[in-house]
Amino acid sequence: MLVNEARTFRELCQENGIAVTHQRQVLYEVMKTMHGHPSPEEVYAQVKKKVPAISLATVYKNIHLFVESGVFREVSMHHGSLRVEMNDESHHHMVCSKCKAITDIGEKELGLVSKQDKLPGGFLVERYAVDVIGICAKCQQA
Amino acid sequence: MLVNEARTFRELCQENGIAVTHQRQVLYEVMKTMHGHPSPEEVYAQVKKKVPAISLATVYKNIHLFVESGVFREVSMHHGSLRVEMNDESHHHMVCSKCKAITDIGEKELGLVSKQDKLPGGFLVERYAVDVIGICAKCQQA
DNA sequence: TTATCGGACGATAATCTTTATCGTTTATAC
DNA sequence: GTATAAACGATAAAGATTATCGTCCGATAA
Ligand SMILES: [Mn+2]
Ligand SMILES: [Mn+2]
Ligand SMILES: [Zn+2]
Ligand SMILES: [Zn+2]
Repeated sequence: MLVNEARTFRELCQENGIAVTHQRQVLYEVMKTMHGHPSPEEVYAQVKKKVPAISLATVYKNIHLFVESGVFREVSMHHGSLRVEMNDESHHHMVCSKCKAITDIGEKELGLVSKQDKLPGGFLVERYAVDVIGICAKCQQA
Repeated sequence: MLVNEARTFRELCQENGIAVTHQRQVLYEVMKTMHGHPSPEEVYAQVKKKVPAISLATVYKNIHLFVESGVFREVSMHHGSLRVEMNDESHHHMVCSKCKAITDIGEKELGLVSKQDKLPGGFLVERYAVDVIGICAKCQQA
């Protein structure tokens, strides 16, 4: 149902107060067809087939918009620069989805269970790294 | 025990077949004193106080060496470029520590339990994102 | 339908992070 | 002490992302 899809995307844009542009709509539709965890460059390469004149900057800007709107999600909250872990204790992380702040939380404090060391595909488990995604106290106030 | 610390670091280097240089040793000692999740730039700023002539490239190279040797650990396995999640299902990720390949694993398949939505510091939980760190099948063969 | 206006676009420069290059210096083994 | 390979510092280059800015277009209302 192309018409229905179009209406859905139109509504989606209205909900988020953004214009329904040709580039934005094609980008959305192309992304819907993709699998795995594509990078902006990979998305760009696909969209270019349908809108050859599109700019990489437009792809970045709209992916960010989609992520902010909750239409798509980024694989990792901390994909920025390299960070070194200085906490020797067994622990996991609380990551604020607003300000990206990373706070340690002890393994016991988090209270997860059941670590299998056999996983599909013959994957050999070394350890679990849990990110608790949410809103930190400061960002809840604002 | 400075002498003892020095011997420890010397042994550490010998185990990993790397030379004991002044820069490398100061870098190691400075990092040991740091807390949280510093970036290479932040480490560089600290080390520069003791070895003003050190290069940022040297900091990067040695942090990588330390991480490879298991002396320090990076906070996130996927801190590279932005990746968009295209899998709608509730799932987590298996991340290969050798080749960095990311594979989906269903939430039920992983079989974790207990999601608290109250965490220390008034952190409001949205979701859990689990990275299972390990070695993928391909890298196990090689 | 048309005029208006703010948002969106494309091109590209700029920024930020990380890596590669290369001549010089230094640690290690003999 | 000398030879050799590794490590260093300076800096260019690469890769990813963002900022800038002139132009264009979609949304709104006359
Ligand atoms: Mn930590
Ligand atoms: Mn996934
Ligand atoms: Zn926050
Ligand atoms: Zn692998």
